[in-house]
Amino acid sequence: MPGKRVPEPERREQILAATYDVAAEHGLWETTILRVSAAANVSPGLVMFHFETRRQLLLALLDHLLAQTTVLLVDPEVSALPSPSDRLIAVLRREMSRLTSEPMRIRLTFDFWMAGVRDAAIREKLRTEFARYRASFRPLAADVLRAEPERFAGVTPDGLAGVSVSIIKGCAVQSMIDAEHFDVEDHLAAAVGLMQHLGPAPTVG
Amino acid sequence: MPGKRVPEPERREQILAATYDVAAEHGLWETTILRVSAAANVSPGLVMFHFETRRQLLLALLDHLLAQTTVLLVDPEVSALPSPSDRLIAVLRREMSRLTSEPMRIRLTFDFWMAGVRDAAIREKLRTEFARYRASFRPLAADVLRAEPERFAGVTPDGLAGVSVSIIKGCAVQSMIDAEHFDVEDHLAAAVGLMQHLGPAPTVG
DNA sequence: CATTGTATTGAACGGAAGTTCAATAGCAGT
DNA sequence: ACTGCTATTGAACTTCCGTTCAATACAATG
Repeated sequence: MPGKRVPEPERREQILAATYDVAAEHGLWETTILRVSAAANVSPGLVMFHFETRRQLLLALLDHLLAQTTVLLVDPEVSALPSPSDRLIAVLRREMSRLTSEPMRIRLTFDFWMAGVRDAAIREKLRTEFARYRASFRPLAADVLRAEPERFAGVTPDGLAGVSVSIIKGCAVQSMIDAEHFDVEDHLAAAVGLMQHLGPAPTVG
Repeated sequence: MPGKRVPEPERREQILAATYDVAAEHGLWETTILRVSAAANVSPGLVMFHFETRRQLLLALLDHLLAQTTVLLVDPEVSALPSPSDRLIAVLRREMSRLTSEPMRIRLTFDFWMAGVRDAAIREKLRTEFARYRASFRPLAADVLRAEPERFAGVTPDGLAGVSVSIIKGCAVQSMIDAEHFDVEDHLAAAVGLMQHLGPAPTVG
C-alpha cells in the first residue's frame, strides 16, 4: 500500500517542514515521530527511513533552523550612518524587533538551547552559531570604541559585542512569556540611553 | 507492605527535594514520577497521593524553587556606596556571579521558563516573580537617573531596570551552555563601561 | 514486458510513562 | 486490645513512545 514516490531531498524537506510545524506548536519535547508523520501525511516508518532516529531528526531540524536564520547583515542605509553608536543602535533595534516578529523561531531556538545543556551535539551547533552571531557584532563594537578610546579604557570590542548580544538575548527571554507586556521600543530606549554616550561627548552642564 | 508513616509536610518536603535532585540532573522533561519516587525511596503511588498529578508536582517544585530564591537584597556595604551607578554596578556584579555559582538552579528556572510558554499557570508564576525581580532594580535605576536627569531624557527607571535585568538574563543564557568560556568579569567590565557614564560626567578631553 | 531496487506502508514489539486502586500496615483514640 | 483512619505499597492498566520489519507498489533499467 505504499504511496507516491518522491525524490529523496524533497521528502526530507517535506518531513523537516512538518517537524518544524509540530515543534512550533507543541514544543521540542512533544515533537514525536507519530505527530511528525501525521503532519507530513506520511507513515511513521518513512520518517525513520529518512532520518534513522528521532535524535537525528531533531538535529536535522536544528540545522534547518540555523541555516535559514539570516546572518546579521548590516544593510546599506545603516552602514551609511555617520555615528558608530548610531549604527550599533540601529542594528540592535532591528534585531530586537525581529524577536517579536518571529516568536516561533525564538521559542524553538530556546528549546534547542535547553536541550543543548544535556546534548553535546546540539550544544556545539548552537555554540558555533552564536559565536558567529556575536562575532558579527564585533566590527560594530570596535568602531564604537575606536571613536572614543579614552572613555572606555578596559572595554574590549568582544566585551561590548558580548553585552550587545546579552541584551538581545535577555529581551528574547523576556518577550517569550511576556510578549504583550514587553514593549520593545521602551526597552530599546533605555538601551539607547546607555549607548548614546558612546558617541560624541555630551555637553556637560 | 507499607513503610514508615511520616507527617505530611515532611513527606512533601522530602519528595520535593527528590524532585529537585532529579530535575537538576535530568532536566524538567525527564523528571518522571518513577524517577522521583526512586530518588525519594518511596513508592510511585505515594507521590501521586501527595501531589495528585505530575503537573501539580512540577508546579509545587516551581513554588519551592521560587520561594527559596533569595530576593534581591542590597546589602549595607553596597548601599553605603556614594555613587548611584556604583551601587547599580555592584548589584549587577553580584547577580552575575550568582549565575555561575548556582548553575543548576538557573537551568531549572529556564526549563520552567520554556514550559511556561505552553502552560499558563507556570507562565503566571514566573511572570509575577520576575516582575518582582525587575521591580527590585527600580529604585537603584531611579537613583542613577535622578543623579543626571538631563543626560538621560527619555530613559525611564522601568526602562533602565528592564535593561539591567535583560543583561543579567542574557548572561544567564550564555553561561548555561558556555559556562567555561563565559568570562563574567570581562562581560561585566563592558557592561560597566556602559553604566559608568551614568555617574559623574567624565572630563571631556 | 520482466526484473531489480528502493521508497513506502502499517502492523507489531518492548519499554516507559502517568494514573488507578485494592490490599496492607502503622498510628491515634477509646 | 480494639477500631478506624490514612499513609503507603506495588501491581495492573492504558496510552504512547521509538524502533523494527516483512510486505508492497512504484520507477527505472534492460
